[in-house]
Amino acid sequence: MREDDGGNWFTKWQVELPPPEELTPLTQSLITPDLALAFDIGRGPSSSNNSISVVGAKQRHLLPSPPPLPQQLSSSTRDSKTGAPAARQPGPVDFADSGDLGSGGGAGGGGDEPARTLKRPRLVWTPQLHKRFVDAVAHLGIKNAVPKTIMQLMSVDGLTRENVASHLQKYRLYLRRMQGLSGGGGGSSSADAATERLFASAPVPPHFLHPGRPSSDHFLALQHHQHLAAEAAAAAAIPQYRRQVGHFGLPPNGQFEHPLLQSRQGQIAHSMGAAMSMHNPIQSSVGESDSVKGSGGRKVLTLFPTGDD
DNA sequence: CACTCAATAT
DNA sequence: AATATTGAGT
Repeated sequence: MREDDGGNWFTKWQVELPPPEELTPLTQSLITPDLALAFDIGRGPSSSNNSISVVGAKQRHLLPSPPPLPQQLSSSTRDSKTGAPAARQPGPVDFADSGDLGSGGGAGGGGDEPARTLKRPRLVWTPQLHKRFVDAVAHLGIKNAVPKTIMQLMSVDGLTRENVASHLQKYRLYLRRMQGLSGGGGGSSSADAATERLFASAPVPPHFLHPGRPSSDHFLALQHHQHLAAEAAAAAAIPQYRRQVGHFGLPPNGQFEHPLLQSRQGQIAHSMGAAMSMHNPIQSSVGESDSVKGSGGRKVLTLFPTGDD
């Protein structure tokens, strides 16, 4: 029952990789909590001066109507389905500056080095990001697709090897499940149901599912992705990429983007219906399945949607 | 050291 | 729930 109607998502898959010109905006820097705090997020008036306004940044996209930041402040605890998250644009920025971070107390303390020993926020794997991941893996080949390489290929600033490793592990599990699965059964193990959703949002190259099966017709895509490969080569060869700017060290150019902070809620809306087919994707207000349970101060970091989707 | 995997923690 | 972290084995 699921395979049949799944044809849809495949169509979307055609998008492939973004042209080099567009795939740069992916870069996203990490904002260390200190940094964020130091800026002005909810801070004094004059603050910010020499830096970026976290919310002021703009994407070089061609969005007809780049939302100026529909700040959707979640009122702390209770908040039922506010306006449907219908707007799934690359801009649901939402800061949850809980500003704790007592450490450092700002610069005064003598400027200790917060960058080290600070925990980075959890990375949010958006479908876009995941797609880059899959593309990278696809182009590297299953055998060469190891965390480090994948990470380099993706050239996403702020991505760490462990981020990738962790994701890769899950992704492999997902692939294995898919293989063993063939038609039967069903049962959706609730355990990995969630996993499925995320991974379902990206196309799984057929080859992944059949380790040994060259003969099969080559399906679309997965061929002219040299772009990525080229970039990959470049990235790998030219270590001039400044990644891991997770430290407070501002890049010489002072050009860091603002990471989208997601406070916890407003998760990415998946429009694909591969899993769960039950209601029309037509802007149905999502609702439900959003029981927000006490996690208030969880800060997360989301990477930029590349805009290609 | 880097990779994979399972288990566990947050 | 979704990631991160750890530990053992290679």
